[in-house]
Amino acid sequence: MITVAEVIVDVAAYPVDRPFDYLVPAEMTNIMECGSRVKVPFGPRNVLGFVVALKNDTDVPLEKIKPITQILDIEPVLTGEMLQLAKWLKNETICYEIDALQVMLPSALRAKYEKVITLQTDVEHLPSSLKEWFEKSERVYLKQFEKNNLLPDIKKALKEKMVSLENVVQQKGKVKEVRKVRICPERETLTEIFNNISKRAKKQKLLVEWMFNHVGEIMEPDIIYKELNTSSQVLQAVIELGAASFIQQEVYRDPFTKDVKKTDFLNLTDEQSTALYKITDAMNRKQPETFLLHGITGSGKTEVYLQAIAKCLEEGKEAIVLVPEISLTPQMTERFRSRFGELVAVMHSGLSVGEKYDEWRKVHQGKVKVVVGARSAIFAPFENVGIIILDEEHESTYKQEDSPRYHARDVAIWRSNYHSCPVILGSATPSLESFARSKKKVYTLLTLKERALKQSLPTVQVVDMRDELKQGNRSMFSQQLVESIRIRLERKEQIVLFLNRRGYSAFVLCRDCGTVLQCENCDISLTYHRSNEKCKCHYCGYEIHVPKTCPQCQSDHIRFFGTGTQKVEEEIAKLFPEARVLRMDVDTTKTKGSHEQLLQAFGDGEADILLGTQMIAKGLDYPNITLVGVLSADTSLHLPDFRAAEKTFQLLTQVSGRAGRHSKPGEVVIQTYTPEHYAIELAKSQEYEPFYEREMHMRHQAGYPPYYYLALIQISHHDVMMAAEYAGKAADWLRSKLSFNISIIGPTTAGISRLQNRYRYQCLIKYKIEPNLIPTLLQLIKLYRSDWIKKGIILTVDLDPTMI
DNA sequence: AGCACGCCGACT
DNA sequence: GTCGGCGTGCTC
Repeated sequence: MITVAEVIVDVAAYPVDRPFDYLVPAEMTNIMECGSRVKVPFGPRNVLGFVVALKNDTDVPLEKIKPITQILDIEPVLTGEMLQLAKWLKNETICYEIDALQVMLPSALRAKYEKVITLQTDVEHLPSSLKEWFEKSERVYLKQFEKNNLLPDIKKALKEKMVSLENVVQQKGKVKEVRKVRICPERETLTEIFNNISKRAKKQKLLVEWMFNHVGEIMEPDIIYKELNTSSQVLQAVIELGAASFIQQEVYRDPFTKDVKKTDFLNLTDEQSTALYKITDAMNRKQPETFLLHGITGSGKTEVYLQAIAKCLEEGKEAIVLVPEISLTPQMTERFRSRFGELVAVMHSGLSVGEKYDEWRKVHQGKVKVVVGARSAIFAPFENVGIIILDEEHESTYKQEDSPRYHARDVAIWRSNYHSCPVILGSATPSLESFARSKKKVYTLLTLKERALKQSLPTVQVVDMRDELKQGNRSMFSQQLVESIRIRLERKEQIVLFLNRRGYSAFVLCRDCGTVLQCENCDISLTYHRSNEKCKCHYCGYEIHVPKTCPQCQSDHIRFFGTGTQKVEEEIAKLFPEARVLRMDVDTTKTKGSHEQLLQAFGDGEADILLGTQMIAKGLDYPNITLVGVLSADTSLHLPDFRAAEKTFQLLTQVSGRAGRHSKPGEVVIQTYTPEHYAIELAKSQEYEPFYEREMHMRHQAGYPPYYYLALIQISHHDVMMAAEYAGKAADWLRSKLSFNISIIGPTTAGISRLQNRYRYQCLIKYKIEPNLIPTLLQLIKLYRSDWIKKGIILTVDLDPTMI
């Protein structure tokens, strides 16, 4: 009987986006499992692949089928659930199956491909230029020759068959190992050794004697040295006698810097208890149910999560908690670690590749029961999930912007169906989609209307900056805000100033002609980097030195404009010279951990004012903050995005929630040029539902989600005319295939009209129910792949885009 | 995708 | 004559 494995190979391309059959060699049959990574020959090269099925026959002719070269995992890295989920993701988001599989694993498990040159003859026969390279080893990375401009020589040698070229597959990440000492498990052996040690070797005798009390134990050498005040020479000698041995042991890199104190449950309010009861009830009934936990800021959503997780752990199940990347601050993770201790793994982008790998392995090996992480943690390889939580469910970071373009919320609901467990979507300002679904009883709505400590909500004042201007105040601070800041400074209370600014990166502007330095390849302003006096494009990496004169008009009045935070900082210094200000922006939070350090410093009262952009809007919870100032609420309101009002409302509500969370009452001052806008008016009264009704009305009229679904088709080409022409073709094609109640908008130029020298056009499809949509899009993609791709067109499809 | 094979023009 | 340009086609 033969064993054949279906393998998805690590090549992201349409023609190979299907399983390939490989022979499983006899010696591998008993360890081969679905979900393992394997090394396989594919055409002329070696690639990594995932085993997605095993069978005993094949349609592939025997002369074509090749054997698997190697298994890379003893334990499969993907469960059956994940293999199913990958297929679903592939259909749901239109991506390659390999992309769907890779996104579930830490990048350490991805393959690294290297080309290696192997010597095939005696070194002496080589041309002199190559000889030195092969003196130490017969195998040398091709990279080495590339670096030293020896590619022509290698090419020649290859032709003459003096060397050969091979593609090797390596794993990126390594398991970290440390050397430990294992003490001999047999007393008799130790006694014998002890008796044989010469009387002069006192330290050795002492050490072996001590080992009697630690028979069979594994410990770090350093501990032994300290315990017995001895050295490595002594240990070495004893090991040579056989009393112990060195072993390599796997360890986890520890991303947690400090220990946390254990905390206990807090008492729940009636509202919290009711919510918790409904969730645990669903867990008991083993029902896949989605809850929308709508709780105002400070209403104690996290405590509900924590107690629901505790219940889940009691049942012997596991929990997944997602939080937006930006609020994955120590404040948040510590709350979980202090409640569940070593049972928690944390996954976010701040960790190194190795650290992420280790956190993932803790989950994979069943060492932890709770995962707290950003978007991709939704793929935590638990096999018995009892609850899934998405905190701040409205956040756009839950949608991945590149392939596979999945939404963590959809994956969460898929997994909840698989495991028959509840999902909790928590937010003070739910996305319209989710709230609408809760109204239609698709989700179960749980509401927390009061703050857990019964504090009143902060008072919110909206200041019309046009009036300020009329009164001759041209600064960024209204009189109202200046007065409020002055009072806090006197009372020694803390202030958070929030600069809601789009494109908050620094740029370079000519003050004579108004030119802003632009990228050569993209339709984007260059970002100024103070550290090396360079301007960089954040989309393609293009970089230039800051010019002395304007490239347009040669004027030397060229000046860089900061994040805005620097300018605000200067103004504060003028108005309140005594105030201690902490500025938090891309400049001050570049290095690892600086974000945490700044927050810690602020929490410890080392500054009076915290000044920053988006990143300070979340998770900030310090008792002494009593004033929040929003310097300009308008910028996010005027973005060309149908979610602009929703985002502004969410942001304002979010930042307002930072004030007066504890005993001291809070105040919020919002400065704006459009106080009459409903997003700002309703943020002032801090009521979600009136905003929801109003915004739903707008969406209904404009034909946007949640009334309609969206799909975005993007087409790009090096040549403007080609891009425009084919975008038009795509739109016409879709119009001819899809029914009349679907509206297709465009083609129009994309938000960033040129990226990496490609001109970008897009079409927006709005639809209600269209079972034909995905098949039609697949047909379009087929057309594109068979024909358009040759002409240099690139077409992408984003189902349910968040940004347009 | 990435690599081999294959068929045409410009160089030692 | 050969080197190398990129069109075509395949990968178990």
